[in-house]
Amino acid sequence: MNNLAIMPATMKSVPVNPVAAAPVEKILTLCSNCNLRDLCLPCGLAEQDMDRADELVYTRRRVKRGERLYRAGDAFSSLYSVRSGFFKTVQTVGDGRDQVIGFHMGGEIMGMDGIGSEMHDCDSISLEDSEVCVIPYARLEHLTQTVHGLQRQFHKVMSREIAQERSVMLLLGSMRAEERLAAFLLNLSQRFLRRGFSASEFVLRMTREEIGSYLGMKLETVSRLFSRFQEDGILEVQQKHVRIRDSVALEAALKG
Amino acid sequence: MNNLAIMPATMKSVPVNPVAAAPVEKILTLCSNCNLRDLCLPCGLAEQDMDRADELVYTRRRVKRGERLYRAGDAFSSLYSVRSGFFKTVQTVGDGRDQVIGFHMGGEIMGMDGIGSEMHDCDSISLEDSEVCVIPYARLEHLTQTVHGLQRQFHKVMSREIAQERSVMLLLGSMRAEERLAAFLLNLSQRFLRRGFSASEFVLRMTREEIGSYLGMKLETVSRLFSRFQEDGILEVQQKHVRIRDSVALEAALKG
DNA sequence: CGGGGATTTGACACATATCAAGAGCGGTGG
DNA sequence: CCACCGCTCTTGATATGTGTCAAATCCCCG
Repeated sequence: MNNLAIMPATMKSVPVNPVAAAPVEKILTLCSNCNLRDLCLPCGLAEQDMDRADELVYTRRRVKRGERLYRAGDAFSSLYSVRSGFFKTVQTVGDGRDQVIGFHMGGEIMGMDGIGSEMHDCDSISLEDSEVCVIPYARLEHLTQTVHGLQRQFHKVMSREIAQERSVMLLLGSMRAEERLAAFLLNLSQRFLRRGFSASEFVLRMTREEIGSYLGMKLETVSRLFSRFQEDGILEVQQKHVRIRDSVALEAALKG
Repeated sequence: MNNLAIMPATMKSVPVNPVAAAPVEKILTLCSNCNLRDLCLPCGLAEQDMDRADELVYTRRRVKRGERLYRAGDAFSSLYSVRSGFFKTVQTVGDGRDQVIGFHMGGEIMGMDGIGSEMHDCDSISLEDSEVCVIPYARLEHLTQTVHGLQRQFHKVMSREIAQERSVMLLLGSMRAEERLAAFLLNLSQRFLRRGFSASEFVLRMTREEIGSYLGMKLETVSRLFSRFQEDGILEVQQKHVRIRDSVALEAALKG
């Protein structure tokens, strides 16, 4: 993939007004032109709204594996949409205790937690070399004032984030370890599917420890469960490579 | 303790249809005139924006103890702000398994999970005779187009909901039962304080089972922990009445 | 090709769930 | 006004799922 993050020098002086942007450079960050547009913020916009949405993103940013996109305490100024790669977000509390609260792949928006307090309250760390679209929040606020469809879409994205986190609360509060892992794998599987990848065979970007942190269990428990699922013929696991052999049984495991 | 829920009798005759409301009645639903305005959606609005915000709410709705304000699957049309009383929201999954995912008191907004899917995905049930302000979402969307401060404020409210749920994920995923209950009580305490009630002495509106459901533990565990906190001189507990005798120790219990 | 983190697996400990019984409290009706 | 009924809460005994500690192996990255 082309390196979109390294902006040509000319871009540095891009005027706020998009109309003035040099066509050749600008086309690279057009939402209307992006293969993720139906998964991302502009999803479902009418054509004329989509054109306006092209004003959202002027820069992309590359984040090397292990690098932080932002960290807790950073001033909030932008949302980020995953353009390529894979991220985790980690919530930290005073004592050493911290927890993975989400994994994020193409088209998913990160940073919405920062709007309320005007600073980020978690770290976002890439799990592989990645690239994000930078969505300046001030610009988004401004655009949503006139682009009604975009406003509605943004509200939906935030609302879905709330609903998604509730389903994780449910998982953490009322499922056993085995059910949690099954739910996690099925969720990943569906997200890969929506992105045109195999739903039954994929590579985990995160470690057992990160999975455990997200699911509220220890890495040893995660490992044992992978082994058990494998013994039961539900999965084929080789390190980070996972193949779902019996998705019906996996769904049954989820239901307890 | 005074009971917020006892509203003047005149409130009972507020008509359902906003257009038909006589001015005398209308003044009763003005946000600018509400004692909860600094806790609720209009919090922090400039004066001229506050005047516009008065267009948000035309109706209130009374919800008797045990009644549902809305239920999972209902079409989404409005957000609700708690005017008086106390609610729980309950997420339900296919099998009988369900879980309390929040408790809501004066000034707090419910229903934001419904925007994304255009239907509610949890039940909202009042735990005592309550009243809510009905905020039609279409009206909110319309108003935020022109009232910039309100748009920003609404985004903040949604963002804080996300942040709040993350802190619950942290609680469920990485705290022991004792720490969870301590965190829960301290959170309640602070919310009561902000509303002008005592931070150290209050009446729980929910059962042990509901607390347990929210905190991801069984009611017996909740009960045992209350007893232990009492033995340790941290709390005084008599059924639903709780007095915090040693808030330092309670905070210490939270930190593990 | 070497080294260090990641993973697996086993033995054991412990926190919390489960099952069970009884007490307390509030609301209802006689 | 009192007695009863049902729900909530408390407490005990026991079961069990998951955590903890430890050691060996794997394998990826430099």
